[in-house]
Amino acid sequence: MAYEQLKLENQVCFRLYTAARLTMGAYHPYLDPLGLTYPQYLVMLVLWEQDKQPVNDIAHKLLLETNTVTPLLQRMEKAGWIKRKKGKEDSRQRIVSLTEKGVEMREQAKHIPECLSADIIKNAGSAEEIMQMIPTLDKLIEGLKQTEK
Amino acid sequence: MAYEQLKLENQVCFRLYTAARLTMGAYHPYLDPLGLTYPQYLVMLVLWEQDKQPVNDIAHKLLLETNTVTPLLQRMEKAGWIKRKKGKEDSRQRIVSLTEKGVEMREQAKHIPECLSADIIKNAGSAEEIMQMIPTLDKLIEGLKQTEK
DNA sequence: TAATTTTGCATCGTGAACGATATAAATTAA
DNA sequence: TTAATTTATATCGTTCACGATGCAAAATTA
Repeated sequence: MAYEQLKLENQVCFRLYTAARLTMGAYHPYLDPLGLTYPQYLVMLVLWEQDKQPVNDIAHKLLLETNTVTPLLQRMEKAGWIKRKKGKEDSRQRIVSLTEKGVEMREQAKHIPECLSADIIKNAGSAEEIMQMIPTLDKLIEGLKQTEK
Repeated sequence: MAYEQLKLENQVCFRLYTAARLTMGAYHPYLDPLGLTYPQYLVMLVLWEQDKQPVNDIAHKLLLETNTVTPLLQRMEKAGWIKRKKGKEDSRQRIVSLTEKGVEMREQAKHIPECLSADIIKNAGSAEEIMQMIPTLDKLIEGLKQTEK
């Protein structure tokens, strides 16, 4: 194999890495007014879908380690959007729940998915092309997720 | 619009974010023995393709800010893979060049692209599907890159 | 030429990510 | 029941990623 393959442009991973960074950047105009970061927004999505979950469930849904999620939740608690209470059945668990403020934020964040979709489609050309990536990304994620374990 | 759209699963961005993280993780078995992180490996690729470049050129090729790249380069210099010297024509510039050690590493890293490609294809099912994402990712990156400016 | 603006890079602060390690509670095995 | 193991979460250290700011050199303008 020649050194050709080493060329940056040939790499899929660099594109994923870059696309992910830039896409997260595209959330800024919508998340900054709410004071949320993108990972924090993901946590809010998880909690808006189902309130009162242990740290582990949140981490699992986001495919993140608890040592990433714990400090994230600590900052979010400090911001007043969530609370963390010891589990009753299993006292090792910390049950994360939305505060009043966290529940209300849902209304303000309601429009974000359409905004983002519009921005991405505008930038990438067509919605179909973007949609076509989803099953491939899912397979990739599923495969790599297993590999980690 | 219903709250449905807020659901995590509907989001492309989450998949990009996750796929990028996991793909970077897939580099670990190959980069750890060399002592490189993935962003550092990207810098090496840039320098292996063309030695002696100012910080700005490297940052530009990686679509990163200089305030990300500068500390990255400082750590790489400390590790002994690169040197940073003041530019002769423009003394504001810092010309980054490979050390002997950095040049030699190229040989050890030679096989990484094929290994990664194999891993990704194994995980995602088919190479074609992965390849099909590239032009879409490129359009997305190009579009979002403009938006930032 | 002197003053202003721009450019290239560095520094600082904050928030992820994550490997390694710690700790207490729960579970299982002896 | 006691001991060993597993589980849920937290803490620590390192490395990105990036907004904000600083600074000196270069380019531009007056």
